[in-house]
Amino acid sequence: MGRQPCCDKLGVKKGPWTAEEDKKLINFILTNGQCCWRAVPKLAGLLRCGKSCRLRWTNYLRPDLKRGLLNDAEEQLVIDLHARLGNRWSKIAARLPGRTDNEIKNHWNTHIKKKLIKMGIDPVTHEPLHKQASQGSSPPTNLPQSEDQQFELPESDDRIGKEENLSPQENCSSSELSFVDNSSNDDPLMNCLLGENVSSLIDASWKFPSAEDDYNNVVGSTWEESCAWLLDYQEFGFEEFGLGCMESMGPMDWSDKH
DNA sequence: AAACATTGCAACCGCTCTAAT
DNA sequence: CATTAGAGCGGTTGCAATGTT
Repeated sequence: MGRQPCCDKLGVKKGPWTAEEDKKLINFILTNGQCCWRAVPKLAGLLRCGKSCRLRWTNYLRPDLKRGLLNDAEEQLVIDLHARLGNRWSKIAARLPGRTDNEIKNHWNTHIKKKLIKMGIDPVTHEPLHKQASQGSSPPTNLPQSEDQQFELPESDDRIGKEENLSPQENCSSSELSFVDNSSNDDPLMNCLLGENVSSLIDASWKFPSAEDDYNNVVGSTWEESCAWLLDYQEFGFEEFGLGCMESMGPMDWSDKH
């Protein structure tokens, strides 16, 4: 078909974002909301590709982002979700409030992967490495026992989209909740992890809120916790971003945060 | 202290998906 | 139904920070 590039490559800036660019983007999004990303750079006065703007916003500037390393409960959740969903980082991220797919993906590749290998577990298949070696070349495709089978949902890929329409309880009723109860018996990874007395963490992380609730109730228990990002801006220089306009966003008294 | 190796993360690239026409 | 364009996703890369020799 020959698609147009997402942006005119000429004159488009690449590489790390400057504070000034961040400020422009934040101001624009907070004033106008997220609209057509292609138009954002032009309207916001940025020499960036719209795609780059979207990425910067969703991965770094979004107000609801949590910052810092994943805690144990979050990490545990990522491991189990990965065992069930594979490298569907956005789906995994959807279960972790304030975390981005990119962040989780990075954390997986840099921390969790190594940890699992160290524990003798294949991070791809979540099977014991020695078992795989003895079995010869069991391809990664046998992974999550084909997650379709695991979820036992009728339509293979439609599920992915529909999944989010379910309340977390509904969504994980057959697989995730049972995981807490008994499935760990069969899962070498979970056996290994549970052996390290992480059940309390699991309990915390697997109490999914209802669809009406925000996931903030699970990991970031308070609104303020989930908005720890704001504190980061304080370090960065709150005024730098001209965030006064955010006072109009919600019930929070932004000036108090300053 | 310098050189080199490793790590971790932000950002980019290219592809797929989806909605609009 | 075919085509197009925009958005989103996952894999990969580049590079600064950190550790090691």
